[in-house]
Amino acid sequence: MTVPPSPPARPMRADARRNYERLVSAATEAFLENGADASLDDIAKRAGVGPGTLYRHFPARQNLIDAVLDRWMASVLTEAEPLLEAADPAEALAVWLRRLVSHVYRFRGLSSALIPPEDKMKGDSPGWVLHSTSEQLLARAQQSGQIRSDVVIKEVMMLVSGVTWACTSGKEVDADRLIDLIMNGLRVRD
Amino acid sequence: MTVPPSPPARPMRADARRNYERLVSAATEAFLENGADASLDDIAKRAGVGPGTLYRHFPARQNLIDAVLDRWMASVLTEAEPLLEAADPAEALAVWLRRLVSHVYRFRGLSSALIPPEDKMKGDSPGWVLHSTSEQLLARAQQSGQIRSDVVIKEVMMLVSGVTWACTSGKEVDADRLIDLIMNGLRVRD
DNA sequence: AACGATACGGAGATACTCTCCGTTTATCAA
DNA sequence: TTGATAAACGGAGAGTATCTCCGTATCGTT
Repeated sequence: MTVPPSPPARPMRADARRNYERLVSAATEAFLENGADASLDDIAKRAGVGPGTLYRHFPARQNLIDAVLDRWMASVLTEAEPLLEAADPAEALAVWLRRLVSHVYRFRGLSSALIPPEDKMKGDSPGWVLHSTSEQLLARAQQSGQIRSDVVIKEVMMLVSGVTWACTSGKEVDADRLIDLIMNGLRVRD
Repeated sequence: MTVPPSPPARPMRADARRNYERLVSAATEAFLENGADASLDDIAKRAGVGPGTLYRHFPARQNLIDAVLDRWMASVLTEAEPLLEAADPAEALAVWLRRLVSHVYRFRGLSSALIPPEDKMKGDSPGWVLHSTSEQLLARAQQSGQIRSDVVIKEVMMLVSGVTWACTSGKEVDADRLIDLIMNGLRVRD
């Protein structure tokens, strides 16, 4: 028995789409200013919509966070393109990791954005694309013989997300230095 | 002009001390169950005191967190003693770092406990003692020639606190593996 | 036991999250 | 253009947390 295709989703109305965009913009601004626990009422006010509207579009805070992160990830992925062809694959990986840290820590409370998604979430979501892009950069460095072959991207990203978190701890952190130390641990020993 | 010594602090009344102890115990339990953002009203109820009493003893949530962590640090420091005399100083450092991670991540939201205190906070507070103990273990491994001499304890502890944070992210994390990778980055290259 | 100082409990103010219902707006067909 | 319908709206108010403050209780000293 073949499952019939579900009917095409009714498109969002123009006013709803407009409000959705406003909310994502307002949330980006509020998260940058006050971190991921910024008041949702404040975000609704910034967007010029009622609280009910915010919750209708984003039933929980995490949905709003996801929307903001999707935008961010889509933009940061463009920075990976040239690195995928760099002459020094290990250095390209290091540059990429430093880039990720410098972007994510601007959003206090969103360090978990770098934690790899579950395998079941494969698809073309920006989070997954960022994960697989990082994986490509690691694989390339491994194939060049510079990075240990026993390292998997998941653990690298865990370490890196920890660094982004440390950067938001309120203490002064030399993120580049921490990434260097991590990279040193990934390099093949002569 | 010499500043006169301040008069000795009046000792806390018996009932106040009793309530303080109750609050710290209740907070420990609540933080273990629900993380560092457990409801303060719930903690007051658990301790059998009114909300006003909780705030009198602990004006902000961080004060309560500090009290809980002081207790914890005092107990975990006893585990460092034998490590300070271990035959393999690098392995002793690794064991110590793994111990710290396994202890801290039980308190969701308290990963920042491992971030080194500011220099101006030198003293015999447990936080500072933990910091200087870690420094001793690092110095010992450096003197043995196993660990790079350019590494400072602050950056190590930043990395480790990031790992403890990752452990509380809700995703499965092999903390020992991450510590191994970090240690590998600290080791002298042949 | 009396007195003064310390410490108390918890009602209520405040600020947030979240729901829900009457109203408004957008879209489509005639 | 008009009218009908469904989508989407705003925001009052319920619920829950943090935090303050004042009348009352308790402790410690004489």
